[in-house]
Amino acid sequence: MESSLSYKDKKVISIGVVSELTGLSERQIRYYEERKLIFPERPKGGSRKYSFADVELLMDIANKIEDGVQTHEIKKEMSRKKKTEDEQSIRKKMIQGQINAQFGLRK
Amino acid sequence: MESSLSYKDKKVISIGVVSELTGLSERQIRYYEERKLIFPERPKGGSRKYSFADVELLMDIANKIEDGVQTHEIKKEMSRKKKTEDEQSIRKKMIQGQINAQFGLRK
DNA sequence: CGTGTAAGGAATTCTGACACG
DNA sequence: CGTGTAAGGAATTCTGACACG
Repeated sequence: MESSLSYKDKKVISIGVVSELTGLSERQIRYYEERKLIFPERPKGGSRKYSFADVELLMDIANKIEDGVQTHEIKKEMSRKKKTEDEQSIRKKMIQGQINAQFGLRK
Repeated sequence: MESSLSYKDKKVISIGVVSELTGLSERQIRYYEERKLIFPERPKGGSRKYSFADVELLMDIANKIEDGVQTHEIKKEMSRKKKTEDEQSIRKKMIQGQINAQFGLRK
């Protein structure tokens, strides 16, 4: 149940390629990081590394910006969504706990 | 049926990251390209870009080299495997053709 | 607020070559 | 054959700042 970090989540893409993939300028990409919307890895040397998931997220962000949504609002939306996901994750764990308690192996 | 080039096949990783991912030196990676075992993309600027599939292939190659197999042999193995895949692909297409001829929609 | 740009520096990558073997 | 390395150059990326608004 580790969902072993697939290729989609490996941070290996440099900003130049991300710029091509998303159509965003490097300036924009760095700015969204400054606003805490995106979190690239920073290996030795200081360069930024992004995942494909980051690229998708950046495209979502770009769409919202185009719709006039401010970075601050986008950040709030993101934390709302994350909260929902976390809660669902907890619910799933609790239900699984119940199942294990009722039907699981006992030593 | 286009199998739309997933993340695994997108050539977006630079040689430094590939080196870290595979444990191979950049020299080795470039040499295997010289021997036609691997084919990175070369965008403007001349830098090499690899996919996750390339990374996996490089690790296979590294294992064979360690076993004392020469690059020339590895290349032959690879073309043998590719040939088999191509033939299977053709067979599948032919069978599908038969199915379509017998049961497919006719105008 | 979000983005462009010029500035100077640091890190990355490239090629061709010499070396060992 | 496969790989290391020093060499010089070109392309990439980084940061902090000024600009517009």
